[in-house]
Amino acid sequence: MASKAKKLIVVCGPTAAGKTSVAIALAKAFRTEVISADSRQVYRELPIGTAQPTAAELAEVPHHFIASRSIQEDYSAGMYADDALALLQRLFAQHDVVVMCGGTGLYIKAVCEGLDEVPPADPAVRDALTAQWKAEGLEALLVRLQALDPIHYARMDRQNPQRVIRALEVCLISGRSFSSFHTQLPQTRAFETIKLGIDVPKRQLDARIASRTDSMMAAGWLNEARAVLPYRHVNALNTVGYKELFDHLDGKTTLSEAVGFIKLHTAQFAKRQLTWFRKDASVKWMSARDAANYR
RNA sequence: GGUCGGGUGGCCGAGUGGCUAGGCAGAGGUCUGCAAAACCUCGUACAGCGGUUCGAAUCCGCUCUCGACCU
Repeated sequence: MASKAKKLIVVCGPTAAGKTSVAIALAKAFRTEVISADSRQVYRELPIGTAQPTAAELAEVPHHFIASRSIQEDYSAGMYADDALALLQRLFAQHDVVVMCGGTGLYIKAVCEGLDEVPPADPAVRDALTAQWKAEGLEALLVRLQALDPIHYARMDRQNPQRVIRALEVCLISGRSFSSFHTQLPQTRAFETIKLGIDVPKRQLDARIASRTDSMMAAGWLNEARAVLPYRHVNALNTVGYKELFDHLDGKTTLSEAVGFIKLHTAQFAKRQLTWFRKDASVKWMSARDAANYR
C-alpha cells in the first residue's frame, strides 16, 4: 500500500506511562493538534480523577475530546468513532499530521480499523434486557440469543453478561442476527496510522501510579468525587478511583484504605491495557526513557 | 516452670477421619457501540517428626513456635 500523505500518530500505552507529554511534544513538533482517545477524560466533571491534561498542558497545544461531555450523557466507542472521524477530516484539511493520544484500546481501534455498521445501543431495549437478566438470570437471555443468532452464540463468550446483552439487543432492534453485521472487511481510511506505544517496566509503572494517585488526592480528588456522588450510578462513574472514593464516603473504608485500593486497581487496569496493546502488532514500542526525550 | 488456646498455599479464611472450600493478591488471556467496563483460565496448602488407621489438615505423642493466663 502506498503511503498516504496524511498521517495519524497514535500515542498509546498504559495509564501513567507519560502519554500526554509525548503527545504534546509531537504535536508541537508537527505544529498540529491532539485528539484524545480516552473514554473517561471526555467527561468534564472528572478532571482530576481521570488525570486529564492540566490547563497549562492544554494551553500548549489544542486538544479535542477532553472534558467535552458530561457524565450525564451516554457515550460509547461508536459515538467516539463518529466524532473522531469527522474531526479528523477537518483537521487533515489543515495539517498533514494529527496526534491521537489515549489508553482506550477499543476507541483507538474504532478510529483506526473501524467498527461494522451495527445499530447503536437502544437504552429502552438494553434496560429491558438488563432487567430480564437480573430477574431470570443469564440463561434466559442465552436461550433467546441461541434462537436469534446461533452463529454468534456458538463462538461468543457466553458468560459475559455485557456481551450477551449487546448481541441480543442488536438482534431485537434490527430484526437481524448480530453476526450478520460482521463483514470482516477492513475499512479504508484516508490517512495512514502510526502507533507508538510507551512501554514502562511494571515496577516503575506501579511506582508512577502510586505517586500520581497521591498527587491527584492532594489536588482535591475527594472533593471532585463528592461533587459527583449524586450521579454515582451513571456509567461514566463506573471508573477506577471513583468507586473506591464513594466507598470511603459511604464510610465503608478509611481514606487511606481507599487510596490503597485505587493504586492497586489502577495497576490492574494498566495491566489490562497492556494486554490489549501488546496483541496489536502494529504498535511500535518505545521505552519510557525514549519517551522522556520528547519532553 | 505450669495451664489453656492457636499454628492451613503470598495474605485472609472454611474445614473434627476419605469426596482436592472460598475470597484477595499474583500470572496469563478475551474483546465490533457500557471498554478506567465486562468476562475467562491458572494454585492439591495444611509447623516438624513419629504413631494409630485401609485412609489424617482432621485422632494420639513428642518437638518447635505464637498468644493469653498462672506461679
